[in-house]
Amino acid sequence: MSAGRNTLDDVVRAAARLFAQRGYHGTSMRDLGRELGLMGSSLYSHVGSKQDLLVEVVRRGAAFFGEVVERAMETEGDAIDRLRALVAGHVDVVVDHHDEVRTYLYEAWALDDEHRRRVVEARDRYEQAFRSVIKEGIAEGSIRPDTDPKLAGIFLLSILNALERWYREDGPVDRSRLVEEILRFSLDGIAADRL
Amino acid sequence: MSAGRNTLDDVVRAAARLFAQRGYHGTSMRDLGRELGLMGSSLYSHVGSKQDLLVEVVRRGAAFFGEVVERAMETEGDAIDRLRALVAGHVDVVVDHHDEVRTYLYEAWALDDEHRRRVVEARDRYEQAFRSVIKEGIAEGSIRPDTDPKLAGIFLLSILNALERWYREDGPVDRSRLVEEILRFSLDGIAADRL
DNA sequence: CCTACCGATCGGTAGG
DNA sequence: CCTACCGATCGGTAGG
Repeated sequence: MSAGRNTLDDVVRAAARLFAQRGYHGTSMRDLGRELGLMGSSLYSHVGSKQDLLVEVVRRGAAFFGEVVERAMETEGDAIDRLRALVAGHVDVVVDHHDEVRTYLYEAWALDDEHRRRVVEARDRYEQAFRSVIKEGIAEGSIRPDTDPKLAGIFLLSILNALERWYREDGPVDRSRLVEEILRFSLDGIAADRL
Repeated sequence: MSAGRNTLDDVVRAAARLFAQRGYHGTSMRDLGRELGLMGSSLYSHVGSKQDLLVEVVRRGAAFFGEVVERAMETEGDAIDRLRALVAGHVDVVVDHHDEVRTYLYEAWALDDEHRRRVVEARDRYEQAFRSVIKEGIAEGSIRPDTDPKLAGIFLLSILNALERWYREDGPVDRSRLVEEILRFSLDGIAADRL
């Protein structure tokens, strides 16, 4: 839509958009060319293959989440503060980089074995961060000692990853309220206090 | 793998398996034929088109969840009992009909407009069931009155829908414990009691 | 970034 | 359920 030639970054962003919308196998190089106003074959002056594009989009998605963990782990305070930083950071990434996140979450299976393996590793590390913060919380007494850190981590991550499917910032819930609602649900649950 | 000719049901089940594994656009009719031990073109004596297969797999997935709501709503007792029935029923469907569920959740976007519209409606009705049980719980005093039924319903459903991605029944957590862990997380949260 | 093209594969049909 | 095939589209290349 803008004037002049497309940069590699334009191509990768458009690929993220289409991969997120119709999936990797549902997107052809000619579709992507149309999106950028050029012939499908012209894309090969920017990129070596369609698979390379998927690799790069997924790499960007993974990198955003990697930064979330880094920043959250540096957060001063107790485990709940770090948990809040993880949740807030995750929400920011999902909202600000929706297409890369969606491709990272749902199209990584279309990668070759080696790249897919790396994605699985990155996800494990990410899950591990949630798990260790929960363990920290148990140790310091802010989280219930009978909590299963693995299950609790998966449940919280399930809520966070699903945001991409329904949350839109122009809706009735703003970002900071969303973060508090997720923390409230996960920390306190929805049951009335049982006396 | 079994002797004799394939039935329509065999074809639909194999389609569910491949659609779940590689996606609708990642599965060719020849792939599906290979899975069943016949030529891709022979599938057209069982089915009118590839799209028809997707429609049928998705329809089955939707039907399983429809039955969960029906049974749960007939459950005697209070709102928490009905919520437990929804969670247990959902877990059963995900475990027992994994491929149909996965296709229903992640490949329905590849349907034509009319069928996709119906899927969106079915999902809305399903979400609505969770929401009304939560409202019931608020009215009867078992669920905290400041709970947002819409958000809480989405959060719980996020946990349930994500099960398909990680839960395997041959792992360390059995079905009934999984149900109790999900209910515990959602109802009580993981925070230590704040005095 | 385009034109002109390649072999492979796609969903699907005709006829048996 | 198979053989033989159809036109369309796929990812990608050569040469400019």
